[in-house]
Amino acid sequence: MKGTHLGEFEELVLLIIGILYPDAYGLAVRNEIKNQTGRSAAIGAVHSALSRLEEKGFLKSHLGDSTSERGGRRKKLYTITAEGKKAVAYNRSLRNQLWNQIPDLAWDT
Amino acid sequence: MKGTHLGEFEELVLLIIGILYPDAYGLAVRNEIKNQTGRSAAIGAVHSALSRLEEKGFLKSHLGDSTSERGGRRKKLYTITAEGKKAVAYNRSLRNQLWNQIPDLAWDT
DNA sequence: AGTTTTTTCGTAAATGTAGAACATATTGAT
DNA sequence: ATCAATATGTTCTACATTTACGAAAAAACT
Repeated sequence: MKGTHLGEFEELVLLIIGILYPDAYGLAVRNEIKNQTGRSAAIGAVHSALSRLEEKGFLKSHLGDSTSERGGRRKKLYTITAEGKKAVAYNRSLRNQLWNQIPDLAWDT
Repeated sequence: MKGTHLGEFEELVLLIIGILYPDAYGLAVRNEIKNQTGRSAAIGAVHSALSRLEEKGFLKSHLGDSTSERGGRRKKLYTITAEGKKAVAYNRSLRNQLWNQIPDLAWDT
């Protein structure tokens, strides 16, 4: 299913990137996931999701300024593409649609 | 992450089970996925998701009547458990919450 | 050079995909 | 009645993709 669907974690990362705009990069994403959900994602997991999302065309990236005051490597900043927006919106509307078709009885088990 | 999260396909199957209540079983799930999303899932894919969801405690199953009118093996009917309901509801509210925090600018890329 | 910050890389486990093989029930022929 | 043929569903097996973890490498500052 390569590139055809948005995995569970990928979708979460995509939403977080939106929230963090325009300062979204690996570590910040990890921290925001922790803040928003309490979930402790490994940094490697975050970066592999970011890479896959970029490959799929849902994100694009550029390097941050090198003239900052702190030490350390340059940040790789991510933003959502039109494709990414479309994918997130589709998932959202599909789930709402499905949710609304579930009869109340289905929950009474 | 065993059992801790609901995969993308697993969540879809869980919602479909709700819609199909009380006649949800493997083949019906496959057909309904096709109807609702246009997605062609293999029957094996559906059953493996169902098994995992039952292992995780999100679904429970029982065998249908043997006195059916057509030939064929008995259906294994699935319903959502309280745990399953909780998981679906959590995912839904979390995503809405995240979605609402995304600034409009984030889409303007 | 030493320290800090961030990404890249390698490996393992969980989830997703696919369809053939197997099982079970009805139907129809003999 | 019994047996093959047919219809309906689930299990089994194999492999691809996604998720998880953390050590190592890279790049920027002092």
